[in-house]
Amino acid sequence: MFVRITTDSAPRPNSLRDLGMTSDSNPLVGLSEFSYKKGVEVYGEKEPAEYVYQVKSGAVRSYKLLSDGRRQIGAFHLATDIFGLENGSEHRFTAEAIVDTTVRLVKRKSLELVAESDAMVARNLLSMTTSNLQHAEDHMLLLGRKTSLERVAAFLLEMDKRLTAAGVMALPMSRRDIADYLGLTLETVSRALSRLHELGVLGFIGNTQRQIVLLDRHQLASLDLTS
Amino acid sequence: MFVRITTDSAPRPNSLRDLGMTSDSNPLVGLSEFSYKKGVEVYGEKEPAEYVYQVKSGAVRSYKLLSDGRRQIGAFHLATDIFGLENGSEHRFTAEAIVDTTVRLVKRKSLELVAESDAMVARNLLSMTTSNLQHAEDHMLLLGRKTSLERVAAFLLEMDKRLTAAGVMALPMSRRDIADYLGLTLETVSRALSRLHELGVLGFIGNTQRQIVLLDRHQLASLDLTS
DNA sequence: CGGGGGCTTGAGGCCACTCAACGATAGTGG
DNA sequence: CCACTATCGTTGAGTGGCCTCAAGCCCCCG
Repeated sequence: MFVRITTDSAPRPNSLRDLGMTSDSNPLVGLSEFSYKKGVEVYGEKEPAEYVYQVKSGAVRSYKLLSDGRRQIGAFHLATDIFGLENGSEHRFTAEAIVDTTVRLVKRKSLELVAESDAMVARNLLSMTTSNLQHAEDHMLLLGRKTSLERVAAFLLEMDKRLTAAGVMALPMSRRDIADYLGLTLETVSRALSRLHELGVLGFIGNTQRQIVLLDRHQLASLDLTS
Repeated sequence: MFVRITTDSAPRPNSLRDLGMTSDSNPLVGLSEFSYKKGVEVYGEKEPAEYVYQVKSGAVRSYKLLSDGRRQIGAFHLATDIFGLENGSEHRFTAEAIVDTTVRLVKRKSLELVAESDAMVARNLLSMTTSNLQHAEDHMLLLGRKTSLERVAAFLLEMDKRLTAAGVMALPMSRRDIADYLGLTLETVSRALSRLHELGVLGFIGNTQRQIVLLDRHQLASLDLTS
């Protein structure tokens, strides 16, 4: 159904010297940085999970593929988000830069080592995993039971919380990405956005279609039935 | 769309005396037990998470509801499964006994207390949370991108792993439960099962339709596209 | 300036949903 | 033990929401 073209020429962060670890409450502050160009893979599903990442700037998508190319994006990672945190030794998603992206990273091993002795860090790991779980649980409800309009409304509200600046939401991801996140096709996403535009719920800015102004958050929220 | 009738007359396990905690690797061994009749609620969404549960016998469904009654079941909990483990203070699902069910339980607080000092218990908490996360991630792919036949095939394979005895799978849950787990309607589930029966992939036993024999696991697996 | 990718919009089709009827089963009370 | 009833499951007919296929526009970028 969907065919992915992946430009995989990403230099691996192998050459990085070992990192010092802070035992701060924020376990990823002040570490090595690395940049990925738009479309480049950060890591692949089933690859050994060597690093944990935090988005410094840009955006990343995490997805799974079926053998025939159907894709499900599990999450978008935006500035300050931590991703690639696995408990087992393998990544369960493929992660790709959506736009040019810079990340901070730590070796997973050293993080585990610190968590061993520092209960604070251990609690943070658990709480991050729980946040991911909660997001996945909410997303199951969306994917299993919501209509296309409800899904798009929910998506806009989620993004609004995370990246609205000066009333304008600048979406880094394409319609196809949104569709694969919401379990729809890009045409259906486009139609839903047009419909919301007609309804006066949102407006577009500039000549690109990725800058969105939410005009009526209340109406938008009422379109997305909450649990 | 779906209207839930919930018989909520469950006696709450408030009267239970405080429990001793073992610091075993299995944190729920040897504790108090409690029984719930078929259809009875164990806890509700957004209720304070006072206890953690382990299924001793029977089966439990965890679900979320939309305001109009649409239901998404996030997981089925069978014998030996632990559920109700929240990191935050509130339950994120409603849990109901599918059939008459007996559970073991511990106070969440005492579990946290032990985890504080015992790194082993802490690691187990993280690893259980990670298992839940992994299941949710796989389920997102199913809900977002798989066809009805693929979903039912995946469901049968999952249940097969968990509760097949002597070649026969005795499903505790109804077609409606399966449907709400797979993001389908009960009719679609029934049709898919009939289709698999025609294909010779499975057989029914006895006069109830909940006893299923998988005749061709290989063919079943090929119907469920894996990632 | 030409080519390609991203987005929108329309037309038509299909898969899952809705509505409905029916049989079978299990639970209930006489 | 046997109606009686409610629940569960299957199956059919028809609908509809989302998908598929396609055309066209716009913008970006080489």
